[in-house]
Amino acid sequence: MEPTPHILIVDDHEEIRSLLAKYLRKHSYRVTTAEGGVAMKRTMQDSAIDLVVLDIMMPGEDGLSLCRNLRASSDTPVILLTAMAEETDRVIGLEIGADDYLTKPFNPRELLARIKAVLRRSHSLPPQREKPEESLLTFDRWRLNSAQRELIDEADVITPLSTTEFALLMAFLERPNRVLSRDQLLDLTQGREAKSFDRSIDNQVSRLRRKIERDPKTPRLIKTVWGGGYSFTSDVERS
Amino acid sequence: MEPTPHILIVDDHEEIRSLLAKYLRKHSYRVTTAEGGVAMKRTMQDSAIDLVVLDIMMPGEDGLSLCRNLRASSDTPVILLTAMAEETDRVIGLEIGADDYLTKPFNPRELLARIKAVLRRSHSLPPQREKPEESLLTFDRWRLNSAQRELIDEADVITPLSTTEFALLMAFLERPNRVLSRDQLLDLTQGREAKSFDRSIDNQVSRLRRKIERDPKTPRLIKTVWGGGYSFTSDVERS
DNA sequence: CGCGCTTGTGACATTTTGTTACATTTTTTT
DNA sequence: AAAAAAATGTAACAAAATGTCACAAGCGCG
Repeated sequence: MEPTPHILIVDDHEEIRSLLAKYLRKHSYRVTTAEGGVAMKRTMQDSAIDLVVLDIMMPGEDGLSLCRNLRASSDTPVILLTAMAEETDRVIGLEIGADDYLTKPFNPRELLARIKAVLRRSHSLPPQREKPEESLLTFDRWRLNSAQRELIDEADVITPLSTTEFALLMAFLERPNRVLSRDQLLDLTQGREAKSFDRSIDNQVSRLRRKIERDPKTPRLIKTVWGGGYSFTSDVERS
Repeated sequence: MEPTPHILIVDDHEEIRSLLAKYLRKHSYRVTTAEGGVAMKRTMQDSAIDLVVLDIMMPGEDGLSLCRNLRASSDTPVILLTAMAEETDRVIGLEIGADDYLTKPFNPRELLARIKAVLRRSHSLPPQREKPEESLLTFDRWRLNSAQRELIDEADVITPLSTTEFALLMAFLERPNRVLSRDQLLDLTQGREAKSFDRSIDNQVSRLRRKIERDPKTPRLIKTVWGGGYSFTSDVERS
């Protein structure tokens, strides 16, 4: 097996650093963290870093310049983190040479997926940038626009979804017809682990069912698997 | 609560099989062994295997093909064992779809670590685009859609099945006209082993008969094999 | 600061499942 | 063939898991 990729996290928030580090280590990456640009440069000198996760909103630092410098001096892949969902920021980020881009707040799971994608890409061929995948998912009588985060029915009526409801629905739609445990769902929607007697997923499922099921009492889209979790039991089409 | 993972060891050397089996059992895995490809396939058919440890150097067998076939027909994780440290072998193994790779001689502790890692990895799931094989099974006057987990009669009326009832029915439908022991059924439906005086399968069969048999008192679909188990005695069509 | 929205937690009802007990059936023993 | 033993069928109960309501803590926003 290849040596485990070594990832450098640069963020001024201690919690974010340790949270991400813990999460990525759990998925068997090597992780080093840095609080700012100086520590980042030092670490890059001292270790063989395979990928940098860089927050561009740090007090007293210019994250974009950091990224540009980094790009000028090495070809280490970079994933940017930013607080804003501004399209302009995204474009600037990618133009500067970042390999991907993530808006806070994000699910650690999401970051993991991007890291995997970027590493895979950087291992193989030409550097091409990936747009955040936007897709339209249809199932039962619904359409879900994953970019807009809107759930729309046949009559074009929008049903509002909360953040977690959306994440949960996406988790299901991307993995239809298979049993997902509560742990997995928690991981996919929140990137966290279950406490003992954690009933939050049950509640979210209940809330989601109330919105998407024709008859929430006898669910046909989200089936309960006793002792196992839940399964989304309907065809999902992408377009 | 997760049932204990069930591991299948395929190796032509009796000593290696029993050594590994003993070691893994000591670490509270359930273990079954097979001497070659034929026994392997039979076991995969008869039990719910969570991971296969496969020696690719077996006389009269082509371990790599075995692995490939296995990969084509299921998504059970595979760890390959080989005598040679050839880089090419390793690459071939991983390309064929093995999840990890170990060179003989190795320390059982090493294997244990790989098993844990692979199981953990397969536990956290990537999004899946292609849908798992979704089959419609018909028998007697019933249709069972394995993806939707719904049992439907001629008049399109849905008969609700509990999770275990569904699992039990699937176990039967996938192995019709064969005697299945209580142990096998327990493994296939719950992934666990029987306690002493375990009557849960009898009860589930009783409950299932009540739902699918025309006359539960004289069952025609699920026959009792005295001293042996149960057998599903009806044609099953896939479509 | 309060207001509305979201989300996790505790509580309680309900459902599902395993276990026990006992009746019944099948096999073995005498 | 009768009796005993073993295995199975199933009702009744208990334990475990799930559904969901109500409530409170947290958060963004004016």
